[in-house]
Amino acid sequence: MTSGSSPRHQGRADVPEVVVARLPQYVRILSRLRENNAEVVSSHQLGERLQVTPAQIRKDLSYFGRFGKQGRGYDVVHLLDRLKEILGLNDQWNVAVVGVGRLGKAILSYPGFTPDGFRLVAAFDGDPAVVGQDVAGLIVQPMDKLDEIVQREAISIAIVAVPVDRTQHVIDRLMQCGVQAILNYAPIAPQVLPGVRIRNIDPVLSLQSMTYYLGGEGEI
Amino acid sequence: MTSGSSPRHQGRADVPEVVVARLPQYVRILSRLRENNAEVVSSHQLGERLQVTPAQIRKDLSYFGRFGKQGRGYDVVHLLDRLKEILGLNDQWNVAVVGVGRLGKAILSYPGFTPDGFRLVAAFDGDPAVVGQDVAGLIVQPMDKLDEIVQREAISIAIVAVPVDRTQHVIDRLMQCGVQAILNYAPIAPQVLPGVRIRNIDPVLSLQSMTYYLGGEGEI
DNA sequence: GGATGTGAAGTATTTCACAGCC
DNA sequence: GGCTGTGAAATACTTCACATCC
Repeated sequence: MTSGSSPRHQGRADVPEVVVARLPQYVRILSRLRENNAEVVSSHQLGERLQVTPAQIRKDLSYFGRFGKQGRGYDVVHLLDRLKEILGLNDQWNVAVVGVGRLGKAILSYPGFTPDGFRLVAAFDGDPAVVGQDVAGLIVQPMDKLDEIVQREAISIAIVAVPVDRTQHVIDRLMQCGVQAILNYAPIAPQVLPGVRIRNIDPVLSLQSMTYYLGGEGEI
Repeated sequence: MTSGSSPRHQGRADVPEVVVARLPQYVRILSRLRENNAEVVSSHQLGERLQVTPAQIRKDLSYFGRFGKQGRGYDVVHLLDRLKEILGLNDQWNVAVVGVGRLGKAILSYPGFTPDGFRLVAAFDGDPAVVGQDVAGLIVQPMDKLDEIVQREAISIAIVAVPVDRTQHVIDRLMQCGVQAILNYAPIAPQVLPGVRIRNIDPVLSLQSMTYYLGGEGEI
């Protein structure tokens, strides 16, 4: 029932989700190391940069293979390449933005929001006043073109930035069209079908959980 | 060594961080239930809305007290009130935004980014061209006024939206000024002093960890 | 000497299951 | 009958520690 095996990593023993969630951080650090022409890195050095223990890094990597050399460490270029392949970051992923209000516009316009391998190929909005606008080089499409364009452009990922009371409905429609992964900016935990991935970006929850640890009055 | 006891919840047995991180979600759902005039809610109903098990909700709440009535459930207003108090959301928290580029401007302007209890009281930027601008009713201040204004305005929380290579330095300065909690938007895991809380908002990591679970080619 | 890879040990977190109460 | 509160059991995750190899 777990949908954890794709062509890229078929038959691999189940990898904990927390481990997968850390891999992109490793990719990011390794990319920077490569830019600085570092050839080799140890789990200890990686751990310092990421605030995790060396043992955790070695254990995480061991779910996917043996990438290091004893006494030496990991070859930066090689490990980076393998991790990108494991995560599917060598493929091209077409992404749609749904909801082109203030936030959607910011996402579409933000240069380099989308890293290597992700390409914003379509934008949708339900408001006729917004449809037809050119935002960051894309013409905003009406919602009833969703199915057609998702098919045609082979869109598998959607970034959803619509008002909270529209969010579940929009996500339901996206899933019907075959979208497999959703990055949601609305302050809600939408329900998704089995096999569909969702991540919620919710800065307010982060703020509200930090105050627990702060001293009594904000005003002292 | 753990700095987990503040005046609000002194002497409480250690509460797991994951539990604290879930409380704001409970607050949010309860707020909506109150708006809809619901009087009582069961752990089962809460769990459905939040995609967690009823047992987890009961267990989470049990760290803080006994708020429910057997056979009935939780009084919406009462539980909401208690959770807000536990989280410190009845206090007033003054917040500074550091970095008023594209992203910082969006945060400052976004209506209702800051929920009840949070107030944006100052904005800072290192770029002289930005200093002095009026953004959403705040005059952008230069970085060398940081210490003075953080003291004067009793700022305990900072939202950091500066370029990645400036982030650690800015956060170091904020901590020197006594800032206790940081919401960081740069793609990095900054180091913080013990007792300082940090949350990172990093949509790219979320995107990159979802592709692991998607089928092979993005283009099929 | 120095660093990996990994079973085993140790923690943390979630879920179960049921007594107790309304 | 229905639902909470909670020890106990189960599961998930992290860290240890050391054999192994360069």
